[in-house]
Amino acid sequence: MTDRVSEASRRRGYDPAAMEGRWQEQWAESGLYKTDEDLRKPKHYALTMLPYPSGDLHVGHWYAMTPSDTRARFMRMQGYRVFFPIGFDAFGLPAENAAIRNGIHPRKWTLSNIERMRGQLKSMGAMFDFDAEVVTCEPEYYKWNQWFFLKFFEKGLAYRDEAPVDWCPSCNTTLAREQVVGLDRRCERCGTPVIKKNLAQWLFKITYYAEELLDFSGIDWPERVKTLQTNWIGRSEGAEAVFDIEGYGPVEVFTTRPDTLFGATFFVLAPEHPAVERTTTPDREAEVREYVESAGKMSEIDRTDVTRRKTGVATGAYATNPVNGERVPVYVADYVLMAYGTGAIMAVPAHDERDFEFAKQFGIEIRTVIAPPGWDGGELAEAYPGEGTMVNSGGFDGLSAEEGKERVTGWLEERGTGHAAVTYRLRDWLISRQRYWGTPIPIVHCAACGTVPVPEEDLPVRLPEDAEFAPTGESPLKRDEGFLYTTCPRCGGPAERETDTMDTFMDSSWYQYRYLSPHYDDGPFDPAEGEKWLPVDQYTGGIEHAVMHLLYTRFFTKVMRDLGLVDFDEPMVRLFNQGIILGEDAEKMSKSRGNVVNPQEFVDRYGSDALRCFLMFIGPWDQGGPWDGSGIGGVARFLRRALSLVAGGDPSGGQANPDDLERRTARTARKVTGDLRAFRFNTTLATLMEHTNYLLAVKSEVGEARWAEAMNVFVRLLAPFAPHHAEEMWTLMGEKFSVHERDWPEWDESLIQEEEITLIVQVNGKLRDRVTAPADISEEAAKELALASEKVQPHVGEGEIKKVVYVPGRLVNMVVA
RNA sequence: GGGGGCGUAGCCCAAUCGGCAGAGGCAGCGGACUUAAAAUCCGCACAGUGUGGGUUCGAGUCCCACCGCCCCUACCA
Repeated sequence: MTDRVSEASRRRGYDPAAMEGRWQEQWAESGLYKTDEDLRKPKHYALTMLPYPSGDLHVGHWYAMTPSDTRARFMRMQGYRVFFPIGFDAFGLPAENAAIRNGIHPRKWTLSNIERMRGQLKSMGAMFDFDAEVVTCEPEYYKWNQWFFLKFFEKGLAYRDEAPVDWCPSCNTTLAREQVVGLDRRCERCGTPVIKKNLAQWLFKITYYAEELLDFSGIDWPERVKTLQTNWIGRSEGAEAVFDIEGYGPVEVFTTRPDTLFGATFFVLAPEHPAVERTTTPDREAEVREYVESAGKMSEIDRTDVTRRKTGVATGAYATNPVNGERVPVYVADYVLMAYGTGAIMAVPAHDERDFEFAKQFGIEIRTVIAPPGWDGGELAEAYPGEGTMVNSGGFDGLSAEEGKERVTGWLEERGTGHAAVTYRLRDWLISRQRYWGTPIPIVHCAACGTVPVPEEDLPVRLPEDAEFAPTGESPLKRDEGFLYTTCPRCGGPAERETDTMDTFMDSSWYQYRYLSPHYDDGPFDPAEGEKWLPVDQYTGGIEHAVMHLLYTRFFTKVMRDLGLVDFDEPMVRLFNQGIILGEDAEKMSKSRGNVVNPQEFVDRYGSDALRCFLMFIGPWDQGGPWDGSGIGGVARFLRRALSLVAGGDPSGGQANPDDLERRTARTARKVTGDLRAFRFNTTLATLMEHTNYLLAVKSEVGEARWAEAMNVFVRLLAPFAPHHAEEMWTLMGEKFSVHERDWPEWDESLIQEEEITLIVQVNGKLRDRVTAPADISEEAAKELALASEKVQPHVGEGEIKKVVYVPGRLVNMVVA
């Protein structure tokens, strides 16, 4: 069906795909999209998120990139020098999986994908400057990942620690965080639930910047992202208190409620807590060991299932409460997480739901220490986590909970058994991957010297090209002797290289800087270029990166600032999150679901301008939504009609007033400009369509000079959306190449005003008549005019007019008793 | 359990400060062109805004309570 559409169009000489191909060639030849270096103009660094070279551009890429391109083009025409680069996030698991499955080397697979995608990107007709292209799997790029690693290491921001990682027991390998999918945390590749595994891992100390990362004052980002990051960082204020475990020593706990310390009737350690083993009494040993082991084996899903009954066992040990010297039993229970706070808690069942549940199950005393309003002194039916008055708390009785927090904390500090503390939910960023296709971590392990960083001048540590791939789950680097065995840079003795590679989020944390000078040798980027372009002015991308990439890149920029590389605090001044385009079935597009929409079909049939405009037209950009290709024909028709304004074609014969030409042109320019500033592409397109319909209707009735002027404005307004069609029209109009180098249209505000307006006449808020009046009508005259309306009379009748509401230029409302 | 978003015509979506519910498009219907169809062009119709209250001269818009759908998060002490 749709084929017939384009076939018929071609027969009539409209072949958008061919026309667009011609312009793309000419743009490339003329270097139209080489970055403007005219420093007299204000800068605008526009950036769209770094794509992964999965093989083919899908419609989601178009949805993310073409509005971004439209906006960049708009800025360019508004007189900015615009930098709009593109590149490829070329390391990562899919390439390695392809290698294991098909025996293709990840590098070969990746580079051929890039080759294909580069061609497809060009068919988009975007103004990307391909001279700035960055490919993160090239040594000239990842060398600087390693350089950053060394700088982080020097500053103590990179360290090695044993940490639990997500491990897929079926693929026998660790997974990147983004490859653990769904609430039930399954491996994306095979669907097996992941487990935790302890491995020595490299981490970046992002928590060092936790406090600063909570400060968004320098940036104009969506509230949503700021909230997500704030929650992710999860700052909690409270106190740390020291409990003494008999036969072991002091163990710190974190609490947000030091005011409830007197209500602590038991003490809980996480199963992984080092104190568990050493405090368990001999008679409890067997049971505790069994519990700890089963907790360790349990999948994350089961372990964190909130609906599950609380479990745990007594260790036989006792801990001493620092405020009252009371001995309370120590339990080990998996509802306490090693990863948060200190991995141990004081349990206050009366005022914490979880502790309450546990105490009920184990028959532990529930002691009220904060009296709820109107409390009768009896036992609480459920935990009371709210505010109230302190009771059963020794000398603190009678204080409000709020005051109690401070006083108890002070009391602890005086005695050296505690202090005020802030805890963050944010964990340090685990960057180790037991994978081949990533940046080698530039570290050497020497039996004599220990962990030794590779000297800067020896960078890059290259990935060996001849690695062998087998589905053993072991990185090929571990079996690559040429890579593995080396000499210690410190003592010259025999040593082994670190075989872990870096998380690919490392690559995307600073790529915006590399774009400035992708081949620069003396640093991650050329500072002279940085002066010209940094920081990024407008970033666009999906919200799914809110707490990963967008947090990491903020962290990186702060470290770069502290290294003296940049002099600002935030990488991207403004951020816009587009929505996600779903499959026709309203599900996320994925190969396995078979609902992936291939843009190429639509480009071939309707042209890239049509697809660009269609994606911008279907709704607000931040909303996303399911793909419904049935509407693209309408957008294609619009472009064809627009072109026919200059290329001849069917006379319209529609009815419209040719006298309005200048006013409507000015009004269209104003609306398009305003909506484009605000990223409202859908309404902008609607405005351009409306204007096209009008122009077609009056074309034959307008004189040549007026027509030429109106078209000149219209084509420039169209240019950011449909760059090829606009260029074609511009040329057909006899204007000089290229429309994309022209200025954005201005408009005369005074032209927009109508001389006559339609006044709405209401009686008791109900529409009763419309009257035409001069635009500058006075309030008195408007009211008189409304009263005089015959249609109004029956509704007013004998009733008394109590009040007349007048909204200038809009309506008169008569209130009748 | 917590946080966020969205409900307007058959469908996708518009609607400035609260002021005519409709800009645009899809699908539909009628007409023109055609031997016919497609394409193209012209025109037409279609909802009272998820539900129930409230504020107001006036509510799609503001407030309260529900219903439905979607996304994120998850024992964070």
